[in-house]
Amino acid sequence: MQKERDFKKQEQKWKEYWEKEGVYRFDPQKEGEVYSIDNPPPTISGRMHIGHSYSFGQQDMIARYRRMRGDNVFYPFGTDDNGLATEKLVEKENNVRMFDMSRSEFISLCQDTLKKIRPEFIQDWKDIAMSCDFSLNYSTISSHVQEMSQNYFIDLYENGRVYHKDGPTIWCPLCQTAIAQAELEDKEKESVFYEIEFKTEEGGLTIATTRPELLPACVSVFVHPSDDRYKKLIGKKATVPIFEQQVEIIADEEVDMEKGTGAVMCCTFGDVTDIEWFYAHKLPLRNCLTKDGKLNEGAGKYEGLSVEEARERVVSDLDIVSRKEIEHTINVHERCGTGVEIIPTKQWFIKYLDLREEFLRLGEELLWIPEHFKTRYMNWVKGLRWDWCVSRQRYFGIPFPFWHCSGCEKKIVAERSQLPVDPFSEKPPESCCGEVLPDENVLDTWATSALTPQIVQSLTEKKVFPMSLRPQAHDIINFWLFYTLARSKMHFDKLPWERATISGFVLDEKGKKMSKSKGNVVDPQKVISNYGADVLRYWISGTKFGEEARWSEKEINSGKRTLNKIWNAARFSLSHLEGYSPSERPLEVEDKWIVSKLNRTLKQYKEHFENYDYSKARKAVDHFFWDDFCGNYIEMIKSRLYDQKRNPDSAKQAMYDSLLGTLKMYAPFIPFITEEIYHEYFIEFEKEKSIPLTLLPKEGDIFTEESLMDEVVEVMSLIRKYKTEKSIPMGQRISEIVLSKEKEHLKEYIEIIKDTLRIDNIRFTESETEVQI
RNA sequence: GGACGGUUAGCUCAGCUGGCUAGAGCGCGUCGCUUACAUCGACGAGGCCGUAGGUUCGAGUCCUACACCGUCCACCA
Repeated sequence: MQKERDFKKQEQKWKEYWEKEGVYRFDPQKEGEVYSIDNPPPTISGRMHIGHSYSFGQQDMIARYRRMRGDNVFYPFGTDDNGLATEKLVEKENNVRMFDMSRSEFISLCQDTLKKIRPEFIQDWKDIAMSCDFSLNYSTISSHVQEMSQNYFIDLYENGRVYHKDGPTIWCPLCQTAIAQAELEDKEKESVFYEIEFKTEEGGLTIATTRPELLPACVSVFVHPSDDRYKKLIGKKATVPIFEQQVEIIADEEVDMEKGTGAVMCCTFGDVTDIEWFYAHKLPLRNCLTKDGKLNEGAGKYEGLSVEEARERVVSDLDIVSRKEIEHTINVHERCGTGVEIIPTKQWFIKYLDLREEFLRLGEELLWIPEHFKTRYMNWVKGLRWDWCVSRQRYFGIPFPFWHCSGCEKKIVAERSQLPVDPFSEKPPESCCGEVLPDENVLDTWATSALTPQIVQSLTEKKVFPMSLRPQAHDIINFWLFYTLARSKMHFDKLPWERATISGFVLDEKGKKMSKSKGNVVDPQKVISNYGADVLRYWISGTKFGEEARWSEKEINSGKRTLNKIWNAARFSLSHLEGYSPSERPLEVEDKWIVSKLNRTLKQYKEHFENYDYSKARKAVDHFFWDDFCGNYIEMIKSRLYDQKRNPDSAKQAMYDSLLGTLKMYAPFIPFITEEIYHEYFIEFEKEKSIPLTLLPKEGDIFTEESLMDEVVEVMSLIRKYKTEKSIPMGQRISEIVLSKEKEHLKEYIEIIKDTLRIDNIRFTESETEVQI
């Protein structure tokens, strides 16, 4: 038996063992209720960060618990490896730019790069002891998934849920692609608020704007209908300075009279309000921007300038009425931080705004943990204003299975048997009046990752859909959770899962968000190599779903201490259990007491886990193990074990049950050390090749004399206190203790107290003093 | 502007449907190397439970305002 614990060696050993033995392999034949987990496929865009280890660790504890309660756990593992995030990584890794390469070149570079980094990427998840079946593996760019994604998209197309339309699109000029509403982020930016005068028949009209370079795209001026300053101008024309176009002055309630001058120009398109006005007032379209964020021919002499340059030039060419420095928030693309523009382009949309009520109903039906995240989902759905723009003007993604006829603009859909199809390299199934050209777009990655329940269902014969659980972090409720639910509604008219658990974020020691630029990032890889994955997981198990966790080196330490305690308690127990075979036997009172405590703990533990409160479950075990078992019980039985008196086998049996129960209850949290100890002794009697494959013990009855023994424990604590107060070392023998007569009902347990605390004699007295020598 | 969460010992948090003389761990102080463990053990100090009202025999616990912190959504001309 080893004395010292080398966690690095041990963790390595068990990772290999689990893999070799297929411990976490899904067995469709296994009995037990199927518990299927829609495990988030992490985006290959770097290595696993601490937030990943946190949320994946949390869900893994649930998975491990479900397995040990007897469920047949279906727990696949996928990677999301297409789309912008992966493209950015490939650009960085290879020091290239996508737009400098041909489409096919870039795609094969992506494939090659992924091949190289994917195994190492997945290894991070194995290192935190995710108990997934890694052979149930999928990649969202694999041809199998491409085929599925295209198939489901064609389904939507055939059901009239897909349209291809020209219209204002949220556009990232850096990534040069359309993006969805959900991909926007706010950013504070310094800016200048300019007041510019337009000419009208009635004289000057001053408008206020932060974007004077958009003057060439100005199509109207808006004022509030009840604004006395401008009432007389409503319906009249105004002339845009420099560009000289005549635009109508229109009234609209949306205008804020307090802001700027109370008159605002509408450009197609400056912002979301402009789009609303564009549709509501049937305004003309006058685009002045190109796809890479420069001014186009519509901007006359400013053509070719970037937005910033043009702004400067326009401002110097104008008579500015006034300027004011302001801070305001702009919408940026969350992937790159670039300010977005709205430009008219042709895009693919999935029509779903009409299903909002249904999405709300399903959101209500889903079980949320914690519950309050439902509200966030509901608010998001209520606030939806755009259909889902699913086309991206990028290379590395799943192509749209379509061609377009240059003559009549007819869309030609790929045959199902052709899928997966890349319209660039394959022929369309039919010809048309004009040249038939491939659709150049790729699908939004969320359109594919929204199909993970279907993807993982395709990996097994066993019915796993609708799934039991969707675990994920709160930042993608509006993306992944919502989109998956939306697709499930559209394709199957039902919820994709029964329940969703939502994880919070990990903050730094000061409670701030971690970010590379702030340099306050904690690497899970480092934590694992310093302390081991068990310690990391122990820390993770200290907070609940939905809660933010503040990183703390001190808290990490308490995990270290707990593991050490477990290790040492096992050293003691196993040294006495050597040669002992468990069996049913009548127990002594203190042995019944600890088993009773164990049963109580098991009951609480299961209740907490059934409520998805793993952290309370863990605390229940902590209390049992540290206080009841180590603090009291082991001390109580030492003399019996060392001196072979008063039925030591009874003590061994209780110790067997307590330690094994403890290990099993700890196993979902700290799989390595529990496995190590299990293999040292218990495996011989438990038979299962790995502790995660064993079942949690059934909790037995609460011992009727438990509370009397609790009193005995209290008396011992009083005697310890007395010794402390008198500065008597704990190990020193005491010849006599005198207890108050009130404790006389405990006298049949007096031997336990005497043996545990090394007291020669205990007698009772009428006096009020509870303890005296 | 709307919504959601949080505010309890120096720190991190427990306190369910109201009964608490308010708990735990860490940290702190004193003592102790007692044959599993000093990564330990024993004992102790430390809180008017964000503020102000209200309901109640009784309120961290329920209600109403407000404040501060965090997050999401909207606005952002």
